[in-house]
Amino acid sequence: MEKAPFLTVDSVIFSFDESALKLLLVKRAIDPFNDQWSLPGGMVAGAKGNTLEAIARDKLMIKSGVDVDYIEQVFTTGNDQRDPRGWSVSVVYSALIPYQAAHHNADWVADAAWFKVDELASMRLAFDHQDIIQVALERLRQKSLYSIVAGYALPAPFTLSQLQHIHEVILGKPIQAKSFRRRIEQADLLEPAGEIQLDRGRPAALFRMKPAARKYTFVRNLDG
Amino acid sequence: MEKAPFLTVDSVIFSFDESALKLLLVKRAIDPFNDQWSLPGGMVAGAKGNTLEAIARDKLMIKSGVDVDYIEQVFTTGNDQRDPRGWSVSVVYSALIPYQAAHHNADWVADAAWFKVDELASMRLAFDHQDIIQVALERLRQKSLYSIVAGYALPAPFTLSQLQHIHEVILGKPIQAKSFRRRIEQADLLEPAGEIQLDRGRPAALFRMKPAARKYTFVRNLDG
DNA sequence: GAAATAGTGTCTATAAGACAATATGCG
DNA sequence: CGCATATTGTCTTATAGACACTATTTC
Repeated sequence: MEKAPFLTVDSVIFSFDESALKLLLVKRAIDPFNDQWSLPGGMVAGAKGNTLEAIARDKLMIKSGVDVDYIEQVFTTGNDQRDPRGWSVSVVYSALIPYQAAHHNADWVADAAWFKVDELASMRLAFDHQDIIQVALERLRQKSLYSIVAGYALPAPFTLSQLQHIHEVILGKPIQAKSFRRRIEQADLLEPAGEIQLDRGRPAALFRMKPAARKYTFVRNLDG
Repeated sequence: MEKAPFLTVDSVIFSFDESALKLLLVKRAIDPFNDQWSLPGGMVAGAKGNTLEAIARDKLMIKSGVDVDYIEQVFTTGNDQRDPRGWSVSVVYSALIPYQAAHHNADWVADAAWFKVDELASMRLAFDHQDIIQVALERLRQKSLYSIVAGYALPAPFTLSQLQHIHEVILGKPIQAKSFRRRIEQADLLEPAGEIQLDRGRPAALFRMKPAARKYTFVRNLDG
């Protein structure tokens, strides 16, 4: 490679709605891949922020109207194939946000939309964004086996059933309620936040994430 | 930030020698940080290779005379503080190599040297390389709780005692031999490679890593 | 009371920790 | 034999899975 490669920051933003894991995409308005769906992000050159993460957050705010609480670096992809213009590098972040906090803003921004992760697999996306998403998804699945960060995709406060449900959707398989609750209680990861009466059934206790939950990892995985 | 930031690839190369975890540094010959020890790596612009990892490998070969078997991306750091010249981004890789395979070449390259990880903590290194090393170290420690990739830092074939020993050094605490052997056998991660009689004691069975060991993770951690 | 959802009791299964015991070589 | 190192037997402990059971609400 001769001169400096393009450097971008792209984000895979997950949320949870209607029992489905969804992901925010924006429609490109310039070449290459004009008019195709892509991950929100963009060039680092000219961006606002003192760190890569700050730039990622700023781009999300500007281009998707989304203010993110949980964000995490996933990996960096870079080669001479992923952009038709030549060498290109993308630092990929993954974020989790409550759907309610975001879908209005997403509508508000032109050409941003949420897609179910399942539907998405068959779409043709810009650049190697399809591959990037698969990596981010796999990372999220792994994490859901030994942490409860998925809870950051729920509007707080939430019930344990809701928290379990998002884990089941991410993992694509049922979880034993007893195991799930037991380990969360032992690790003391949630803060009580009252109680709620849903349409039917017994009222459920409400919780919010304790700060410790952001980093906590169980020593033993759920069945993968 | 205005124009494109500097983009570099830097590698934290671990090895194991004299019961110590060591790490390869090179002495810089240009400003900034001229004459200070730094991680092997360098600018992506002008480098040889079709992917970031290929570039990392190539730089290791050229600048440190080291051909790496196990290499893994750790993270990417980027901000406007880490380089006095301005915005700068570094994609960090971590590699594990047998000391014997490397130290001759390292000697052979001017101003490359191995440092014990402990000694290193008090050294002043170029850029934010000290911080980068701490992140890579922490990642290696975590991995050593649920995988045996540390074995890639040993010359094959090796004994189980040697493999256990490097884990103990990395983790900074003893491991139960029984637990260690049990889980490795169950996961079928090693291939028998004969037997060896050391100076004293019972002869030990020799093994090499099976390809599966590269990616395998145990469902349960050793005590952290 | 029946249905629906939340939450618990408790037994089993799995894998790690502790540590004593055995195995195999050398001088 | 006695020392050194390797390897195993086996009991205990910790935590997840299974699944039945209880609890609380609405109709």
